[in-house]
Amino acid sequence: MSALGIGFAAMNYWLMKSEPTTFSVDALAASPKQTTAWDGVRNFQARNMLRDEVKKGDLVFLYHSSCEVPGVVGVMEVVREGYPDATQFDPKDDHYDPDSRREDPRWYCVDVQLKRKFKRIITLEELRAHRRLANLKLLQRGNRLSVMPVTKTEWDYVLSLE
DNA sequence: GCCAACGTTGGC
DNA sequence: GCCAACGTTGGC
Repeated sequence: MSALGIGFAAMNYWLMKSEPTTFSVDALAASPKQTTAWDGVRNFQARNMLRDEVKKGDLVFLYHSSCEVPGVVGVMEVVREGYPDATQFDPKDDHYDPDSRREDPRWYCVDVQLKRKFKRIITLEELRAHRRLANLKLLQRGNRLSVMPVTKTEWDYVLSLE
């Protein structure tokens, strides 16, 4: 709370993974308002973050996974907080979940908008080479979450690599 | 395509 | 509640 009594919530930072063959930074750049629903997440831990912790105004690294050069490719901003992921109710969608009820949705998504595409990919290989990033969740052994928190220190350091 | 790591499922 | 089997992720 500031001296003027204006509420102030600390911004949080995140990293979200996408396979570029499914959805890439260029696809996001070409989307209306450069905005998309970050849907299709089907992991409970990641779901909890999307539903409860990811807030409007938070900044997000977009990470390309399962591709020739995995790495961070740009920055997105959360423009809408957690709401039920519509794909869970669509039988034709790959992410359809017949066990989810509309009155008690199992899966959530947020909306993100592209802020900036990096001039170059900050590669996974490069991230691994920096000791200052040793605690980055992305680099932890066995971590497969598609949504994960990034500390402000890590955020600033990764940005400085561009 | 391989495989390590981890999450989920389901029989008991 | 245990735990084996199975499925998925994702780097290599």
